[in-house]
Amino acid sequence: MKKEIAKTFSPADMEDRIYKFWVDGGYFHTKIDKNKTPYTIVMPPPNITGQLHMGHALDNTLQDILIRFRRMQGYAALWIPGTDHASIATEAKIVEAMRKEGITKDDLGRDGFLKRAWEWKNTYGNRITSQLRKMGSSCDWNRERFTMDEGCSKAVKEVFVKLYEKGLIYRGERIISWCPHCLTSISDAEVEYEEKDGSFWHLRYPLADGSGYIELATTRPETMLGDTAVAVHPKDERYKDLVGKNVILPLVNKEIPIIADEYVEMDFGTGVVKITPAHDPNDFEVGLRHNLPVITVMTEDAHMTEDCGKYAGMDTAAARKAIVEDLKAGGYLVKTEPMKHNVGTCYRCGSVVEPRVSKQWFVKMEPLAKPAVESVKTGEIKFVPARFEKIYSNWMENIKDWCISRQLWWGHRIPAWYCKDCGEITVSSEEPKECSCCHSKNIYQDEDTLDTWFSSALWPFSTLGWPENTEDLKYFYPTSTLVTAYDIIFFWVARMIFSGLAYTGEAPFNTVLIHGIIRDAMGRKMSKSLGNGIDPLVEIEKYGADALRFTLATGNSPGNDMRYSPEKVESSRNFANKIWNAARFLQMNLADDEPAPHIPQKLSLEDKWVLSKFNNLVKDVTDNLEKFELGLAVSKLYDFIWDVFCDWYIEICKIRLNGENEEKATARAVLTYVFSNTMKLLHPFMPFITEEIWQSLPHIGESIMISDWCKYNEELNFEKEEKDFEIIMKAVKAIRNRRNEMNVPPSKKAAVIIDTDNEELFNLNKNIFVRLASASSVTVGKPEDKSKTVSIVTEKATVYMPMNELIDFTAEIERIEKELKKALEDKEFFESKLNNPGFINKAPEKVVNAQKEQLSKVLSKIEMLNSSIKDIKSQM
RNA sequence: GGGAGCAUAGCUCAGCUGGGAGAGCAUCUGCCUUACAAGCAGAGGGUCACAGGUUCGAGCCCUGUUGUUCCCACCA
Repeated sequence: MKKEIAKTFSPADMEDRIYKFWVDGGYFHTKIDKNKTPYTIVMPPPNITGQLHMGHALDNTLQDILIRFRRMQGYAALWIPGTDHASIATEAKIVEAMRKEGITKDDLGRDGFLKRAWEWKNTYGNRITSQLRKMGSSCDWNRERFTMDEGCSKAVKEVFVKLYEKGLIYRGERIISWCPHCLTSISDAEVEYEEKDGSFWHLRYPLADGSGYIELATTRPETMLGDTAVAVHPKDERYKDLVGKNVILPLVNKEIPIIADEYVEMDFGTGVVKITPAHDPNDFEVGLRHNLPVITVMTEDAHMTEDCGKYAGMDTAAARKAIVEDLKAGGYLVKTEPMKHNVGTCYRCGSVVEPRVSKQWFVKMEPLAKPAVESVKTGEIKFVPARFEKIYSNWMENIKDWCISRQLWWGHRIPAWYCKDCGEITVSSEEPKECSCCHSKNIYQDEDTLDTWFSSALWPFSTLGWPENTEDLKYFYPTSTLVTAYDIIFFWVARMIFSGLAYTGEAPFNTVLIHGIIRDAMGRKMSKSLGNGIDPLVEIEKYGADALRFTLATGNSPGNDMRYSPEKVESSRNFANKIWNAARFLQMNLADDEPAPHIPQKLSLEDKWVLSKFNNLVKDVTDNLEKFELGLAVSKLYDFIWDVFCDWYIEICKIRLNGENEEKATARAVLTYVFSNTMKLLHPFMPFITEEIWQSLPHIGESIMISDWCKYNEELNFEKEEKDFEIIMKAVKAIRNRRNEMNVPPSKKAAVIIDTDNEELFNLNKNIFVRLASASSVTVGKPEDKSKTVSIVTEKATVYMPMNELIDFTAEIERIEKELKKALEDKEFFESKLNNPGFINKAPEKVVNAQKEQLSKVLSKIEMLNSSIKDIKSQM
């Protein structure tokens, strides 16, 4: 076992090796085991366009922590990895790459383009999964999936056909959001609103009968070419008489009607709205109610159509400018006001979205949304933190039909065929030979593909083999925990929930763990355009995957954003180094034939103390992990390892490690037991270093990752010893403190005389003062001569240190009086509390007793302080 | 317009069911004490945004105010 290991921790030397060891051992592969309870996580599939960013790093760290924890706890813990074809994002990237080569989609044709897209997938799809391995992700690579693989495609078709047959998928001409850059429809969820500075143009439209004009205001004058009405509120007295009359549409010179519709706000603008059904969702609705014609005046790439006369071919900005000028010239422009308004943009490319009327496929949401709302309301699905349930429900309750068709080639092609003869639609999961209606062979498939989220919505069950009722599906479904960021709740989580309920009859998971996003050190969102993104792989190279994971898991509570700064990773790296060196210390001190971790018979006070502390740690960390309080769990581990184990326990063990054989063996055994088991508790967070160390210590089993999780052990609950040891600790700290205040260097040892009621305790632990408090000798009892000594008062003891030349009696008295003052204030505090009948009667007994104990400690301290002052004064 | 989060040490943030305020980093002092200077021992530093309320007791619960960030809606 003994081998030379480096003085400082160097993660790069071991991480790949250890990961390979895990993979070769098959530890990530989870089989169905009827004797175990399944615990399943499906990984939110990263896009094949991307590379690992901090968001992925966080998301996957959290998942890996949960999976490793549950695996060690004895669950059949399955983590399914995979990637997403990301139809719109990938297609945009490929088109962009092609553009640089001077090729367009049409040059290649659909088949040629798809061939190229698959090549892309093969090149870049593996990049991100190899990056996930660098993070230490313990997912079951044997089950890796892709949203466009055979199984997922089958699931997609199955769902589409089923929903179509139920009437929940329909095709219709509706106004949808259109991205003029990506040249496709997008769903409501994919539109992001940005507040932009704009103008509010007040226009006058002349009445057709020549009796005057009506004034209205618009933010988009260029759409006026498509106006088919002007609307006022039915109750608006100002315009009551005008309803039913016609106005002449300026520049176009066409008569359009004045209609009354409640959609109009009387108080806004002039109370008159121009109606452009083809290019505004609200106007479209008004148009439907009033049977208005729909005139499209803009092309798919946001230029004016050929029917637009002199404006034909202009882009929207140019058309706006020209039209405003012409309106002005014609005397139709009354005034222009500056105005801020929200503009919809494409979440992928940022282009301004154009509402547009076109024929698309939709999912009818109302019947699907209902059970999805219910499942969260009844607690079948829980969000952590719970506040996201409200956000989710709110969205789900107000959901509109989902536009699922995309005018893209990369994606799941819509399984619908049109008949050229009878016009009927045939929807089928297999390619049909003929029209289902007239049996004509003259049919062709819909050109469009499905929204990429349509296939992601099926991910929790399509990855387990659905629609087949596979053994995996029966065993691992519904999954347990879904881990994702809050910005993806609508896109993905919500859609998985209604999909799971609708197709499998069960909620796809029981808990949704929501985390925040990672910001830079200044609190800004990491983004490509700002160039402030931090590459996790660079950080891993610098500090190690464990340090990165630790950073991401620390100092953060669920649902909240977190700032990423170099200082944090450095501190995590330092922690890893600390652990590394503790391990080195053990290695140097353990016997060559050190037995496997066990609890020895004859335990010393500090052994019982550390075991008791460790035992509580087991309980706390387990509880925290079960409640998804990962940040709390990890900080408790940090404190235990650094403070309890390294700074106190190891230091004290050094006494016995230099001593006789029997006590040496005990110290070694406890060191081994506690440290090895602590590595287990830390393993989910820092898998690499804990594996390396666990292997280097005496151990049973192949790998820490498949070892058993620690359990709370009632026999290790040494409450009294914990308290006793803390009395010693307090005395040590008080001496150190005093020495520091007096600028006594550690090299200058001093005799220590301890006056205490608890002589036995201090007698048994004299050595600790030699080791940790620079004591040259330790005497328990009353000092014979108190002159020229410093007295240090703790709750249970007064410590005297002869410090001849260093003592300034006046300063000593001042210091002690200051302490006394504080103690008297404390006495006051506890007494007033305990004299309060309300407190005595209503507070829990436990709390009252604790206060009583505190008071008695303070009282004895006051007594000792007073006697110290008396002693000093007697010497002056 | 509706909703949510956040406001705690100089900075970044924890604080579990209410029981005398915590960590990391930074600052200051002293230490190369043979696991670790990526370290050790100490110190200083807080009206827990503000104002009310509930309670024996409030950083935590309730109401309101202010500041800040975000989400949803989309009055052209």
